[in-house]
Amino acid sequence: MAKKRTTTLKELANELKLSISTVSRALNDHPDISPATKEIVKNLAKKKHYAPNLFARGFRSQETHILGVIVPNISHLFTSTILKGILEEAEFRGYRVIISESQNNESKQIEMLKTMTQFGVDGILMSLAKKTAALDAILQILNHKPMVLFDKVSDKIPCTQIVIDEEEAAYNAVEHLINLGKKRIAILKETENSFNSEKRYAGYLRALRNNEIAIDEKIILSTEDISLKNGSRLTRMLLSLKKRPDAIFAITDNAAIGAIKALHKFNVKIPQEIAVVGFSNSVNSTIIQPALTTVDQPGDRIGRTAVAYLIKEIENPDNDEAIKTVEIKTSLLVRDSSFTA
Amino acid sequence: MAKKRTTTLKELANELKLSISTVSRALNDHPDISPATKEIVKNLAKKKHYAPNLFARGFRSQETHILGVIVPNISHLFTSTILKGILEEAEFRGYRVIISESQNNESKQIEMLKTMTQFGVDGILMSLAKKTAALDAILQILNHKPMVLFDKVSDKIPCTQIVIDEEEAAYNAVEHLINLGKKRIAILKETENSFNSEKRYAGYLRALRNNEIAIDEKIILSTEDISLKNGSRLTRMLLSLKKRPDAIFAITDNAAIGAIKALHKFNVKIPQEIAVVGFSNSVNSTIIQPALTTVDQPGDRIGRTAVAYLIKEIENPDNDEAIKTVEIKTSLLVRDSSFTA
DNA sequence: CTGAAAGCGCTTACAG
DNA sequence: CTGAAAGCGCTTACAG
Repeated sequence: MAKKRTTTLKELANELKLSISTVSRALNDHPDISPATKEIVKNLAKKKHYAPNLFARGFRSQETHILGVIVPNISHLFTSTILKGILEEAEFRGYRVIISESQNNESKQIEMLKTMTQFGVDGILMSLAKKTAALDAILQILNHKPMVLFDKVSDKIPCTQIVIDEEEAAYNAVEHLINLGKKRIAILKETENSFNSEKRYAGYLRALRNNEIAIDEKIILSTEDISLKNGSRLTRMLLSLKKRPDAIFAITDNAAIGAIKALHKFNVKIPQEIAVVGFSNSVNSTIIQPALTTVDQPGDRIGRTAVAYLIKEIENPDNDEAIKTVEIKTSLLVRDSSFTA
Repeated sequence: MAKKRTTTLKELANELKLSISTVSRALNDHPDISPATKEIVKNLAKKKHYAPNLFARGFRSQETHILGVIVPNISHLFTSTILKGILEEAEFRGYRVIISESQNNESKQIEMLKTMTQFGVDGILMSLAKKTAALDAILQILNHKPMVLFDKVSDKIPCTQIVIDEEEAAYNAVEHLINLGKKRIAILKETENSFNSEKRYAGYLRALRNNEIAIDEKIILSTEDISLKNGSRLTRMLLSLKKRPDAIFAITDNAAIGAIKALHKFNVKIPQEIAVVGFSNSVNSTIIQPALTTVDQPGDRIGRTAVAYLIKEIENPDNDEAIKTVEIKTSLLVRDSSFTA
């Protein structure tokens, strides 16, 4: 179907025998324009379904009111919760959002960053792809556009970063296990130096030290991809140890669920013999039996906060001290996998 | 931090003492320009990190290469799979994507449709909000912009629609139960006339009729919101019947999982006493015990197909016969909730 | 081979 | 109170 063009200011002006300027001002309620003129103009505009071409307006003012968002994987539940927060807050403040997925691929990430800049987004929200190493391109773009990082961040990029307080969240999770009387707490974490995994590991170590529990390398297990499958695999390794752990802290819910599945297979009682704690509060954490104790990450709030800081920077471009790291507090949701009434 | 403006054609032209036209042509490899000139221009462009302002280019050519997407709820796993397909296919074809969430709110949906049109998107992909009734605004926009509906669609909107073959998928699911020897198959569906619920219900009825099984209103249950909780609630109602069903077909995985949870509570053996089948292939369907038999909806393919049809329409605006309904085939994933080896 | 000019739709400082 | 003109960054038909 051939599409009609949308109505423009020019068309309205021609039809009313007025100048484009006058029509523009009438629609924007400029005080110079007489009420009578405003009325005729507005009526015709409504009749012809006139809507200003925001593209043209933005083009002139050099502001598009579009924010660019880049995330590694759009279908992670935690990510979509953050996106939800971003979309809501952005809409509330009169901004639109372009979303891209880097698929954890560093060169795609750079390409997307460039395209977004070319599209004239007013600012960029980004969660970094794994193994992001070459920072030049990112730093280069940071010279031109405000940027806020969230969730997967890097302290080598000088911009505002919104994260959850990973270290403390992990600390609380592990201390919870200790308070239940657990003394041999295993951790399932990532091999690579991912920011999040390292922080959670640090919280684990601090909790053990603070409570004078010896650290045992044999029950500190790592994997490339901290998935359900690998959670199961590592748990089977733990079960084959001479001295089994009495609790497992997995740095993702998926891995924790994998752990539970493995424990079921070997008829290990949860939480009596081995308690399990995850991290994320994914939907799955309430589907699995027993329901999983986990860290609730307020994705929604991370998204909203990131947008708030980004817009602040966009609208006050000369505020140099704006750069900081914001840590969003989490809470531990205690469920049956770690606790019996 | 005050941000530097990005390099423009004008700056390059000034620095090289050439005209803007020549610089533009050189960068676009226009045959008229001498190789020597091209070389100097391209070198300076690279040095100054020149990237064309796509906004300005699009503004001139009246094509933005942006697609607008509106979905009811971004955090449904099925939705994010579709979005993934959309993002990938769009990127592959050189389009960017703006995503909005209508939150199942009809007036928000209209507003977003309008804003997207104002932003000059080249076309719109939409999954309708529940209870979408006022179609005027949508039809009005359809006059100006190519649109493709997916998943939640309406045959009252004359545009291409991409759906899964809901009726057949449900038919196959129910027939699978019948083939297992089940004779009293309950259905858990939605009260409102949602397109998807109705189609699945139709498939259910056809499967029973085709296999000469009497239809019993007592085991056809409906609810406003087909959630996990309501799945449990309706299942408890089924268990209180004098003649219990021997199978439950729930039109969503969530409801099916709710059903399984209720059956567990009442120590009903799955699938021997009551088999359960869901619809969606959500992650949860493999987490629940027993693993849920369900309909695999290829969200990725829906997304890709929708983009393909939309771009076809954008790029061939005068093709009137383009309007059609595309039904994507699904497959039934048989798991332990309906089958024992 | 290169340049001057028009134009995409809009806003706004400058005249009148 | 209203209008003519410039300009946002780019492309392209028209001259030369």
